[in-house]
Amino acid sequence: MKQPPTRKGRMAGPSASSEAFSPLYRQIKVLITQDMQSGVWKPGEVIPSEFELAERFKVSQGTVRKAIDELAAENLVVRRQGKGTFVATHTEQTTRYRFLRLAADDGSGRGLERRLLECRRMRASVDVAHALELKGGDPVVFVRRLLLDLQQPVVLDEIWLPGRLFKDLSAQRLAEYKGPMYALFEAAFGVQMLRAEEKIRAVAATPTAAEWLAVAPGAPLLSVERRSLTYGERPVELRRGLYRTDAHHYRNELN
Amino acid sequence: MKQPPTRKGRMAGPSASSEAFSPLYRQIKVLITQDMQSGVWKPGEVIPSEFELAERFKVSQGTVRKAIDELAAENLVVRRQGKGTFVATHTEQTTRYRFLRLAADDGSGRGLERRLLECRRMRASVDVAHALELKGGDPVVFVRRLLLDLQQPVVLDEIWLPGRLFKDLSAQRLAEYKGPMYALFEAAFGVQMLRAEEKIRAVAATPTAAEWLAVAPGAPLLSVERRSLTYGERPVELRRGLYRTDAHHYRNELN
DNA sequence: GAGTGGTCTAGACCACTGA
DNA sequence: CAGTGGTCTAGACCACTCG
Repeated sequence: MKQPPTRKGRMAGPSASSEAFSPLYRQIKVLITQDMQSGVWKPGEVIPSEFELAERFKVSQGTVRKAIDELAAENLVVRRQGKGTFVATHTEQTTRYRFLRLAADDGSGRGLERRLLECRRMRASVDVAHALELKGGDPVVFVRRLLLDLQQPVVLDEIWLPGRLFKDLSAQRLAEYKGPMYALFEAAFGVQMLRAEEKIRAVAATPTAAEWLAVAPGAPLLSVERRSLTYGERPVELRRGLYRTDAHHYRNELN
Repeated sequence: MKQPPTRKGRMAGPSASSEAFSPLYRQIKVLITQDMQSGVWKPGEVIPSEFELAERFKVSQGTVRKAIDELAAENLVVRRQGKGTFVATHTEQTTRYRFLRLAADDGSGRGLERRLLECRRMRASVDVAHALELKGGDPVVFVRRLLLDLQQPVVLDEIWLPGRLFKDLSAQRLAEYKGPMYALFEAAFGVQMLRAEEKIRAVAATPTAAEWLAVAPGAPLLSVERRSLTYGERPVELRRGLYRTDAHHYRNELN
């Protein structure tokens, strides 16, 4: 408000030195993110109004606004005119299948049925540990499940989660919970999936995969390997999905 | 500047009626887009400065800025501090393979080799016509080509383009041109690919596809069907790619 | 140093929501 | 009606590029 930021800005911490220039609104974005990460405002809750945050941080409303603009662009928050700004959540209808790019070829309805096949604790293999930035042998939770559309199996998912973050996760817990899996993770374990990277390949169905998905062994399947990240780019899920694409497809938008 | 927009704003045309509210910056965004579409500023060229546009449209710089912000977010323009704002192009190094999501598993180099297999004019089949919003039997240009990485075939592309837009496109033209295909389309035909939708499936290699890609018949391949759009959401390309994914993968980011 | 995009402010008013 | 996000302005100054 008084002295504009030079090189580092007036909000520079005690460790200030030769770091890159960071505008005020970006520093404020970090502060807001920290409060979300530490649970001051939980998924689905409102955050303070732009004017209140502006006063708190001693900047103008426009600066706070620009910070929130970026958070909204990254889907960390959702703005609702007249109501407020809310921490993003996987719970709501509109954002439920935010990460699922599968669509029926005929554009037909949603509402996939879930069938839990397996949930157990195990030790991370080398590649799973690597993907989750754990040490080999660290405890992980392993989940296997099936997604069906109109009784037809469509997706076979294998999921690995860091054991330390998902202590009480059990088959019963998963089976009982009605909403999407990520909503449970948010509510019960405080783990928010913010972003993910996927690697997609075509593979031949192994005998066991073929059985679960009701296709012939060797049939082509889409292999979707997802790494989900939370605050600070920390990986918190590895998921390998096998998709039947005879009546569905993976849709993507390029910009 | 004088009277703020109400319902439709002061830039409302003569046809103003019960349309939805459109803020000033969005109306200006449309005006800028129209000038790009009509070729007043061509791909790679600078557009006028924010202050100049502000004066031209009789609004403040901040309003023009917000319009350009959105255009930049949609990759229609690129901002360069100290230099100006440029119409996006597929010509430059950084944006050459903007739509190609293929990556080598070992993260190795770029530089795919292209091999043109076929280029001829034909009549659109029903499904091609539908995808390109043409009538069945309308003229289209058909292109088949191979992409190779380290002498290994990786992608077999089949491409259909509206015949009316690509009158002089020939095998020779394609073979001579060194840069990316989309750069040629921009420069020679004034067709800019702004956005695309892809549908991805796993399929079994047909005998002929298997031959081109040097895999066994029936081997799993990634099928990538792309519809590319230009201004006004007009489809101007249909592309069916078959990707070998034994040493490469399709990468995607979910937000 | 002139010109461009980028940041920041202070204040006004509009559009939308809900009590 | 008050409170929230959304738009718009006018003006100041900073960061970057290039001649």
